[in-house]
Amino acid sequence: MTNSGRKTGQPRDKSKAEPMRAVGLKAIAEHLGLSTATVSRVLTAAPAARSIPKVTQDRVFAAAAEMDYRPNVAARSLRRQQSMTIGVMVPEVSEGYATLVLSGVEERLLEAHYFYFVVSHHHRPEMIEQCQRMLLDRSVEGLIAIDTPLKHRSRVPTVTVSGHHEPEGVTNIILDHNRAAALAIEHLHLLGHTQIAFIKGQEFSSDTDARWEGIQLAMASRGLKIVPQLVAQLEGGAPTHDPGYAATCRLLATKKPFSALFAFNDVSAIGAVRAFREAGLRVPEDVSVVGFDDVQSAAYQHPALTTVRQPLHQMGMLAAAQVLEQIGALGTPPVQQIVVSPELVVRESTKLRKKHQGKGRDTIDS
Amino acid sequence: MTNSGRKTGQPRDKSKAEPMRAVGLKAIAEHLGLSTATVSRVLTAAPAARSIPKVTQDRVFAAAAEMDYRPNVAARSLRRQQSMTIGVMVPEVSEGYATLVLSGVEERLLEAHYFYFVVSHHHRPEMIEQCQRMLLDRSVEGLIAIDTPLKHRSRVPTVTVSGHHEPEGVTNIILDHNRAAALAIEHLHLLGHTQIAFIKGQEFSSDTDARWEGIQLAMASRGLKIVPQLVAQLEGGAPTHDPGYAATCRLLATKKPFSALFAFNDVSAIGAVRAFREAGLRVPEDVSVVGFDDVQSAAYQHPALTTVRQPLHQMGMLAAAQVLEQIGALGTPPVQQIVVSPELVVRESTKLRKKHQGKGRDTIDS
DNA sequence: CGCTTTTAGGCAAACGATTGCGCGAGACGA
DNA sequence: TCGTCTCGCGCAATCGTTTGCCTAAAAGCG
Repeated sequence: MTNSGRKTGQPRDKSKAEPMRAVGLKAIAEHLGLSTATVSRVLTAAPAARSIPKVTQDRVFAAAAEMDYRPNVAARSLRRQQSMTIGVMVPEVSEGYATLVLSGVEERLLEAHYFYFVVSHHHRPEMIEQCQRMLLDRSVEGLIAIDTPLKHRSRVPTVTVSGHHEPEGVTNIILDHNRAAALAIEHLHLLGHTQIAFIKGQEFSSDTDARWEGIQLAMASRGLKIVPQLVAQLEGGAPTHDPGYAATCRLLATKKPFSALFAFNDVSAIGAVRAFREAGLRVPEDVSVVGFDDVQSAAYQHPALTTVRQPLHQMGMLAAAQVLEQIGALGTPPVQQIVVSPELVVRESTKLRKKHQGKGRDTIDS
Repeated sequence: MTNSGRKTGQPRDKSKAEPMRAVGLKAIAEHLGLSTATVSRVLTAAPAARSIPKVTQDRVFAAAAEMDYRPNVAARSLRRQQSMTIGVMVPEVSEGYATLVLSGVEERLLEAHYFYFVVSHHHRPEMIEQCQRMLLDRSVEGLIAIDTPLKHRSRVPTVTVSGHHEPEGVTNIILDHNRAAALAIEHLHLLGHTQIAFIKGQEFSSDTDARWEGIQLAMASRGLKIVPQLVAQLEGGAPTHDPGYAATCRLLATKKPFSALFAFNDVSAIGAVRAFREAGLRVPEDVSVVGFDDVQSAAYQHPALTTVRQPLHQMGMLAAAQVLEQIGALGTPPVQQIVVSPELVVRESTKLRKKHQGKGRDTIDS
């Protein structure tokens, strides 16, 4: 009532009334009869605060709390030359791979009071270049690239998740693909499968080559042959089941017999299962299918998917931990590579090979 | 070869050699014999640049390009009092709902050269409070809350996606739940189903109530009764299929007959399908299942899931567009609500009800 | 020619926090 | 009593941009 200013068009927020700017160091300093320097030193626990008596410090803390002081990040960043932000590059923000890793990254970063920017490049090379630029322009202190091939390193610590052939100086968090392939192949082989088909990853996917090498090694070491016609590659960038479906159709079209399929990832494996079903083949009775990644829904497929689990969340955490390490410490020598282990998760989509014959191609109807 | 400096321990980046700080306005200004003021005005196309002749402007642009000038965001933010960043709150970064929305948000935001911080609160109320704090402390210019109940509004423009009972002043992007429910119920009813079971969302999920009301309305308007025993609620926070599986088991345990299930979302619907299968019931022959959201994998389930599609990506874009609008324009009055329309996607998990009897409970085998 | 504009751009004060340096006063040792 | 030290704190520069105000020359104009 005391204030008669109703001329202002916009009705003020009815809370207390805060016409003034946010409270800054200045405000606290004045309120306490101190200088901003002292207040700053106390609040940031600067070494120079040692010489400031406890009583004064308490007064400062009290005032800061009472006045609800919040430091201005822009000013702090400017002065300290650090943004407390790291940049994350992903192919796309969607279900699956990148997102799982991202959750690990987040968890670890927030602990350290770091925030992160996410940008997605949809596998377009010029975009990934641009993203790197944009993030640096935003003065991130570090970079995490998930399933993203980097051309050059940046001036900030960088770690890739599932990167391959990275420029030197960047740390790479990577799955042990040889072991992963060995696990899957061994599993199938022990079940009696010898004619195994494969779905390779898209060309742009960083894991594709490493995985394929692992497969070749594993097959060779068990004396199994890879039949060229039984190898299809995922095509198309969208992270949907379609490419897996299409690849499987191509596989079936070759008429080459096989009793098991090792897919590049769960998503394509699921597409494959559908293709088999539509071709009149039952999984796992006629053909066994092994996926990769162990995404949430793998366990809830019908049949539940046997798959090679990749500890994506953990990989994200490791990546974040690494950047933080490299940012924070002067001493930390950038590790070249951190290898994590896969784990075979046997569910329902794999089964002993039928004894009588291995073509798995006899039940086609309509 | 000309340079013999191999004493420095760390091999310099072999690019040109950049020992100095990043180039700033100052550097350009000196290089051109101008003042930083002029350079700034030209580069930012400030109104005052009108009086600067084209030749000078070109010199400035050329120099900036050549010297690879990148403005310092911290300094700019400090001065302009804007961060070009908006904050996004999500329950968690994982597959599904929030992520799909997020991708829409990203798309729209990047267009406007805005970046965003993501924080997840895992449905913990004190966390969501804290997240709001943290984001504001980071001086975001706007807030987007996805499936996140907000207690109070903030001092920045805020829009919620699937929020309900939001504090006034925040814009809400919401699905037309009445229509969504009507679509699903109508579909099932036309197929002859009258005994319909439901899985409600978790208590903390913002859509739960609105959806439920929509269901009640739709059922009533068709003269159908909701049987209390045929209503189960999702429990547990993890975004997995388990809660849906568990809820369905509870439903089955009541021994009340039903021929169709309308689940809260696809993820729980998939859990439900598994529960049915384990109970010896076939989907859709014995029981029809309708999901919600239309996540990627819905189409690749076996059977492919009939579901109510929510335009999540678009909702994200709308949310982003709204914040931007409210940030940028002085004139824009904050819209209260934007309603988007659901769409029924009929696939394989729903089917005409069996004629002879509707219990769907005769085929239980061990 | 004298006067008002426009042109062309510089000066310096913000923005808010951090930090090297300094300075007075009391404590303490010789 | 005279340094010397530590305590307790303030001064002021700095981070890099932006922007209100100013000046000085040139141009327009009657």
